[in-house]
Amino acid sequence: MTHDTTGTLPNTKPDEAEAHAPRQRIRNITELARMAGVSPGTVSRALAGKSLVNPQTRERIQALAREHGFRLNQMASRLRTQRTGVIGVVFPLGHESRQHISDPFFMTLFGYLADELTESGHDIMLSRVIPGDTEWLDRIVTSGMLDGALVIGQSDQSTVIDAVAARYMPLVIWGSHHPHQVQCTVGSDNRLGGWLAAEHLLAKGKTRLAFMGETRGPEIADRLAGVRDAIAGRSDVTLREMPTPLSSEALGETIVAQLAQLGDDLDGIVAASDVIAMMILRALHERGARVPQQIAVVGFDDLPIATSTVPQLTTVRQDIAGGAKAMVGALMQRMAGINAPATILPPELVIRESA
Amino acid sequence: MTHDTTGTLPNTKPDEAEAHAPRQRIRNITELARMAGVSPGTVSRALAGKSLVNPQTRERIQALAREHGFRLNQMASRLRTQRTGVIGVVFPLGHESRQHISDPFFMTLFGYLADELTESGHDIMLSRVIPGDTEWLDRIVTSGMLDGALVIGQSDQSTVIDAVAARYMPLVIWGSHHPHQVQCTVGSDNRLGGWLAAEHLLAKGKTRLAFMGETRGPEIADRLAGVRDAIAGRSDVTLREMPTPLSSEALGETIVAQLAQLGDDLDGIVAASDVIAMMILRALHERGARVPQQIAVVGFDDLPIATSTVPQLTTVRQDIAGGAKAMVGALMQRMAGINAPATILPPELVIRESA
DNA sequence: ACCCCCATTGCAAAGGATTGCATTCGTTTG
DNA sequence: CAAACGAATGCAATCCTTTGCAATGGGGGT
Repeated sequence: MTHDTTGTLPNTKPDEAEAHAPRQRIRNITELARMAGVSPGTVSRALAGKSLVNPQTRERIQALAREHGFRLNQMASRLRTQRTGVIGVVFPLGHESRQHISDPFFMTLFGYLADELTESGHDIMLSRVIPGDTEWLDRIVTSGMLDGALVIGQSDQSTVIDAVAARYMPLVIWGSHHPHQVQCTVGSDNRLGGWLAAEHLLAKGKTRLAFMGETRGPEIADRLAGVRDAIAGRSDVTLREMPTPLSSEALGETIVAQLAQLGDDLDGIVAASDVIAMMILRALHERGARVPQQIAVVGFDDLPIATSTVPQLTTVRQDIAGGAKAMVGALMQRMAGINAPATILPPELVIRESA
Repeated sequence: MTHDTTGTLPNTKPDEAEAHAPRQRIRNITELARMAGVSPGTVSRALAGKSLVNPQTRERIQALAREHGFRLNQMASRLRTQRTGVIGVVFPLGHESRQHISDPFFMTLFGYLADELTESGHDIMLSRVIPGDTEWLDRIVTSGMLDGALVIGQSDQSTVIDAVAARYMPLVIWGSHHPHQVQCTVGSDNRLGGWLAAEHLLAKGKTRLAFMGETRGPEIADRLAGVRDAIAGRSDVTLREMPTPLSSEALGETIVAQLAQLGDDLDGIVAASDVIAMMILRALHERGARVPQQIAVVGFDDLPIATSTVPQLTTVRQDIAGGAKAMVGALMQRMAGINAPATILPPELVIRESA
């Protein structure tokens, strides 16, 4: 520890020799080897902490490296070993190409994934997704930069993902699982989740329902399917499907407009996400509608904000932390060559105040 | 396009030659060179689109590469050229080591940064921050994996950051700028922001104020200082400082407890962030306090959720998109060896309903 | 006293792309 | 017709680390 920027050491004042040597930066293992009077190979082994080197030599080399602030060149090391310790994390932005990564649910999932990956000693790389490029995923997995990849959300790219998954093992997707699907997915049982939400509204005596959300991706489509399941055979129940844009800017206005148009012709809404639900609550508040008496609202996700809304949000909980753990677990297996199966997480209805 | 996973091509049925060649995957430039009947050097130049190669040869090689799905090995390429095209993005988690990356403000900023970096053709790497490691930043910038780094928030690590910034140019920090600081920062004028918030409350006739937030990091401390500036000389005004935890789990309870303890001894609150403000609104709603008549609340950040609260949040807006642009701009300059200066963004009071 | 073995270290070949310099060949100019 | 030039390509060194195999030397066993 003789960085000149850190605190001074009390034991020795820097004489010429000591002050001179550390100033010259060591560029590579060969230079360090020359200084230590050994071969580069030995240095490599010493820094890797291998048992083949004499403990004393190892200690001496490590001390020297520390002293000079030397770090291995990761590029070279990774080129040689053919493993990078880097996991790619990708947000496919199929429809809505130029939108930036902002979805709170995906961001939360991403946070947990980052935790898990860091915990297991991996670095994380967000790769460039070129809008309109059909080879986006192929480009990422064949870049040679990654040991594996996680895809956050299927968007409308499930076919593309399947094509890549067919020949690239270490790939795990957050999203819906369907038969004949090649990709290894981890995700909630969205259909069951939609069913839970609708069933709850029906149990509360609501009959004029709406589903708000963008259903082009399989996940949201499944939630809608679950809602339909619940009302199947109930001829007294109506369901309106109200598509919403994905970008958060346009979302608020659209919701206000939709609710204005439908007047008070609804008594229950299933929102495709908590963010949408929150905006619905806000719009209903402006219209003077009482929640849940007049209109009940059920969200989806159970993000932290769900407890901070007024009224607090009744919502379908997705186990995000568990999902992240499952994704990373499956990925590790697949990196080891084991064909890990899909995981389907059970959703859970969390009843608060809004329905 | 002769991947066997994609749709079949109508024009030719695969004969032996065609079906055989693409099956064997090309591993490196040398193999491709042999197939094309040229030297590896020429292939390299052709794939790089250099003008030194004959346009016909180039086209032929590129076609061959496309056909076989060949991609350059990034590792090797980067080792040779000594540039990676990768920018590190780091969240220092000084206090609160094991917390995961979840702060909505930082996440939003991160989203914008990801946009800007992607736009300029860079990849993004989240590096492992080992809790309790004083060399976290040093380790990251000397890994040889990065062309530059962005640090999101100073936490309590400003000294550490300065030490690294002293000898590593391509480094830009989101946070507060202070005199004698080596690091290049981009951030809001937090002190002015705090002043704006407090001034607004004073203008509304509020005199019993509180500031809620964790003030160990310089950013929040500056906001508090701004609040103090505003009430300086007003002997009729009281200010209580109420520290909060950073983790969102404990945050809600703490706020409820704090407000319970202080009873109704307050008429105005400056929150250190919108998230805190939102929880305050929720807690006040539970206590039956009318906002803003009885207690006014001002947030900080102006996140998208600020418009979705009930009542909508009056808050100090930070120009996150502009900040991201400034950070990336400064970083590009610094990567080119230009000593770009700090940027201080003006905050703006957005008056809505809560104060 | 001799041989063998083990612990340690050195040697040199990968790993794959890039690039300055040399070479080739066809064309133009004197 | 020879010399010179230019475009296009080949050659080989380089980026830095890792690792299988060979070599060294000292110690223990018979």
